[in-house]
Amino acid sequence: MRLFNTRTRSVEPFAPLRDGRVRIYVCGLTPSAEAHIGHARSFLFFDVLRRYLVYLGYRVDLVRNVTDIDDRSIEAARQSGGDWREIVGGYYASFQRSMRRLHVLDPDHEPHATAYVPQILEMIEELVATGHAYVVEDGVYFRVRSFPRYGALSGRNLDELLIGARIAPGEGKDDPLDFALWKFVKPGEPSWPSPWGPGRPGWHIECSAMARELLGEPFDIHGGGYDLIFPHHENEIAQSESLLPAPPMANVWMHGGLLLFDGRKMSKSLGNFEPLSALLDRHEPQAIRLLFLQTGYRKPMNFTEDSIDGATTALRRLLAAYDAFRAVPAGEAEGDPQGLIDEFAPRFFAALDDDVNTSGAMSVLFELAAAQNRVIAGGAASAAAAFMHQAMDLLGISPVQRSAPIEAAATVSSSFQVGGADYVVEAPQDVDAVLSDAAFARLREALDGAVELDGEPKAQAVELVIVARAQAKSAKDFARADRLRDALKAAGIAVTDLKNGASWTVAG
RNA sequence: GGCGACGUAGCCAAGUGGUAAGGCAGAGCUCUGCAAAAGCUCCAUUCCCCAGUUCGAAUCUGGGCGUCGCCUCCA
Repeated sequence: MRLFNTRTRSVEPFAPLRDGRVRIYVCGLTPSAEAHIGHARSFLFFDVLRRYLVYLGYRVDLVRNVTDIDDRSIEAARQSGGDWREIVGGYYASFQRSMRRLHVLDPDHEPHATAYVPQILEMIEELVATGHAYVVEDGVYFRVRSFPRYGALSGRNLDELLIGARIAPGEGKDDPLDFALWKFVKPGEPSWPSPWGPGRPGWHIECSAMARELLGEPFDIHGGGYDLIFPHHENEIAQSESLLPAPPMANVWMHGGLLLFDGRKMSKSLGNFEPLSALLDRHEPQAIRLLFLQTGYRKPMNFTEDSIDGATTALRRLLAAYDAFRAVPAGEAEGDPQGLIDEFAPRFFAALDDDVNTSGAMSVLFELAAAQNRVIAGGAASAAAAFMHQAMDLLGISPVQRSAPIEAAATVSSSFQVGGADYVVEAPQDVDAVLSDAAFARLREALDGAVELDGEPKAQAVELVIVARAQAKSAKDFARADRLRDALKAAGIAVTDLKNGASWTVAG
């Protein structure tokens, strides 16, 4: 596998530093506001990277931190009169839920900065002891000039930086480029005790301290958004490598391209974004996931809500093809299954090998979907289904649509998907009851609860209607069949007839 | 001003020396009780412009134009 390394500005072969273990640190969220879709893109990429590394047989340790104390959350608490912990906790919970809806797997460690104050202080003490940091009236600062390689990651030199740098009022640092490791407490602010006085950590030191604590140094991959290259990652390197006999602190530095909204970067200062959670309420999360997968992770990407519609269509087609493969009974046709699969699978994995080219990988899946008739005729349906399942799993697209053999299995198969979960359907007990008006009313009620994304769908009720409708159809009672379909539609369930049955989805 | 990226069909987008993936939209067709869905076919002689290197360039070099990002909190 090859990865683009910001440190060397080139794509290079990737190998773990030791033991087949890949240790990754991704700079996570500062939950002082609702997460936006740009955060989603970044974390989603590292999720795919991690899934692929696991597929390659590595043992992956992914750390994604939470900056739970910073100026903005303090300010938000001050304005609302609430507690900063509650504010941060609320935004974080919302973010975590959004990540799960997008099928971003939980990190192995999700350290909060405030839980690592001892480690942070220890590191600052080392930096003070070695002359890389100094104490002044408002805090402890890192002396940038003490680290000769400063600027290497972002390709800047100190004199250029100096032009734009300023010392803000109240900052007692020696050099405009120096940055805070520890900020002494101001009235009304949360604080922790330290050898130099109560205060709180500066932004950059937490990542250095937590990476060192949880992963050890050097570790394999350090990631984050493109906008973190400077100054955040530059500062991390300065802090960590000042204490390290042999740099680098991280072997590979990876940065995800930023997401633009209306051609502009989304940022907290511009405030030009909508909460991710709201967007996920309006669109199928997996479609958003697919949309990101169709663009290279390093490219800036202009996000428009309209583009999700196209991705939703594409996703449906992909899952329909998977369904078609699965619907073919095993051993039905003669052919060369392996030959057919070899047309696709190697190209899929080759794309991922090439700096996680998810766009190229996706295109292979679409080609396979388009070739479904040929693949099925060639007897490769089950092999194709297995490959697609594996491939979609790697990309975090859930193929949980599945066939549910029920009473009239010979003529009816139904598949469904709700909130990415898998459901089992029992044999229908009394189809005639479903056909009565009273039963409809009960069904409607049951289904009203079913359309909640993370709610427990009354899948059995839906399946009963599907069966009843199939029976009405085979009896040529189309009026009744339409009535059943309309009932489901009114309950937010869209039914689509297939060759030998029907599929249904929760309509958006 | 300094540094960096990008510019491929109506839209999105892969491709970094060998003759333009894929998705959406659009057109025609097949299937179909109806709805849909799905499938098939078509859709860039050409990759912002100009010059150059090469047997050969979207890909390399030089120049130009345009867009965006970083240089301040940011994924």
